[in-house]
Amino acid sequence: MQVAKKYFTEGLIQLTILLSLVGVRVDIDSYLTGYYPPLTEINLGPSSAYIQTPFHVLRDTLDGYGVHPKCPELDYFFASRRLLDEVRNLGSPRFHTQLNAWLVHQVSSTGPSTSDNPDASVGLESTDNEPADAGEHLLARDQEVHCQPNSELGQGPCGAGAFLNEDEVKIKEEEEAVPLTHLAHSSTLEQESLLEGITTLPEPVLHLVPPAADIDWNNLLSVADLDDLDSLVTDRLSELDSDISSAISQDVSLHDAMVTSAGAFGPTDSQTVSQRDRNLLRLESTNSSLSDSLPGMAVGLAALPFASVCNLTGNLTSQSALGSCLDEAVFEQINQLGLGLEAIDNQLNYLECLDSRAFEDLDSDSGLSLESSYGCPASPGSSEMSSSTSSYYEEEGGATGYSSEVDSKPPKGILDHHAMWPHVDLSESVWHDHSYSSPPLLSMPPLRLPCKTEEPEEDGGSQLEEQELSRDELRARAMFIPFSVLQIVNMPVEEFMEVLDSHSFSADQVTLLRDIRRRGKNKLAAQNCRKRKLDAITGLQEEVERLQAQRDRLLREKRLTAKTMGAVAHQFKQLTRDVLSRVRDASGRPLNPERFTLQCGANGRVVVQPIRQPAVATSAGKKTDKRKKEKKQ
DNA sequence: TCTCACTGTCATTGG
DNA sequence: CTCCAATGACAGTGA
Repeated sequence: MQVAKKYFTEGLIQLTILLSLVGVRVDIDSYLTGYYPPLTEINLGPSSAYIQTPFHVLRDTLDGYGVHPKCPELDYFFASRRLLDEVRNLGSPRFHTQLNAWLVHQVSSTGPSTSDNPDASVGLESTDNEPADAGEHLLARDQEVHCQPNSELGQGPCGAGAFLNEDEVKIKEEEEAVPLTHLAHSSTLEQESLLEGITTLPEPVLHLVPPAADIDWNNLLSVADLDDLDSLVTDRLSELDSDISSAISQDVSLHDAMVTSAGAFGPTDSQTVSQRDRNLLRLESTNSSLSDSLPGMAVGLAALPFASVCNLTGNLTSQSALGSCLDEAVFEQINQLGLGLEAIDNQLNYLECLDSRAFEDLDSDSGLSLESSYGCPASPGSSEMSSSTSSYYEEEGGATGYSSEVDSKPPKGILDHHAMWPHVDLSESVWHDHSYSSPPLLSMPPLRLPCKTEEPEEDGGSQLEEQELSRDELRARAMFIPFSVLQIVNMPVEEFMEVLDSHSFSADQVTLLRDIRRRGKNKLAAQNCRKRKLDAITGLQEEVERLQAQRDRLLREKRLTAKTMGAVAHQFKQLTRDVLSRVRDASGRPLNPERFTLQCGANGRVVVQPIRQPAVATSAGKKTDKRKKEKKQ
């Protein structure tokens, strides 16, 4: 199967390359539509509720249910789909799609890649320096390249974002392209890490790029297998001379918009774009945090910087591999953003400068307050929240209002305490995490109370945990309950009662514990109930289809039987006429076939019988009359 | 802005 | 009476 898929993929790639060489657009899906999240989301994301709880794990494995779509068993499936979409995206006669094809080819030869593959980090590390060197070639002219091989860059999924944070502070007027190079490199690195087989990439794509910013396109496109695209790309550039905003305002995917704009400015627009790029770069550094949290801004703030980044990428590398890797890697950053909230914290200042509405949107998101804005006095939302007596208990909408006493009457300490959780609520706002804690919380220490001295740049592991805190988890921590939600929910009743008795909890704490347990149990029950309902619906639909098929089959049989019966009756009638024509009555005349018929007896004898008149008469008198008439005849 | 799917939560019921 | 599972209903959220 693996070999077959490999050859099939290679065949698709070759066919797609041929089609794109002649300018045939095979199939371009929307990037977001065709994008499948990295597998880490399956395990770490908020949408993995079905596999977070032991309940579903046991149910899916013990009760014979099929594998849930979000289960890790489908990792390979998603990877395959991802590769297939890569192939689909090759259809555009764009330069970088050729490289995509090449990358997919490499992947296909090395097996499916998953984002959580440990080799991905290796790929990051191994390729960390190589593109930086290429960037030096690209930008060596009067530009200070500070491509320090930052170890942090390749450590986390959001390494690119963190890297940008550091860079945007260092941006100088004459160094505008440098951070973009970093971005391109980081994106490339991430792309490479995702595609896993990047370590085997041959050199020409990056190393054939001339060191000057005004790259000769012919030289760039002198890659052996891309010569034919030379004229095609130049034509494409002239065609795509449109404004970036139009590319976004139109109904195109971000992917296409980026590429379009990348070609729009061309290599000669670097000067005019440079000033805008600087701003857009800052936007880009923050959009990764906004794109998930601010749906409304996803297009306005996210698409624009992406496109601009691709512009410079196209300017500097002439839509080389960096451009192809960048667009996808940026989206990877978006999806993996939640894994690195330090970037959010570092960029909150930019956020509040960009648009105060962003905070309002965030505040309304998920019904959770944006405690992160507490750390930003300049934010109007933060000032309101900090000045008012509102707590996240009051502001969190969640589902229906809570009847919990804790919600309506939080202890005094909580009001001060919840301000210690700036990132947590932001992450919930970003992810709309209705779920309870994920498996890592199972092994979480019972109580790890926060302290106000915690800095945003704490280790990513604790932030990961904090991101996945549910509201009940927050309440439990706020009430100093030394148990996680999962522990509270999953412990036996006896143990739970013992805990209530032995820990001398206050009334509020006991109420909260019982509420948490009740909600957790009910949440699982609701999930189970919905699953059963869906199964029932599916079963009924299948039964309906089965019965419809059976009905159709029976109707066909009925029609066939009727047809056969008609044919047999016709043959019998002809045979009867033939026989009767040969039979003579007492007077020597042939029998009338309309009045007589043949009757086959059980013993094989054939008897000539007069036909009974159809009116199997209701009255005996009529019968007798007819019989008399027949006798007369 | 509306619709829809998903999800969490509450209230209720029955075992 | 309490606990628990199941389920309908409701509301929030994001696509």
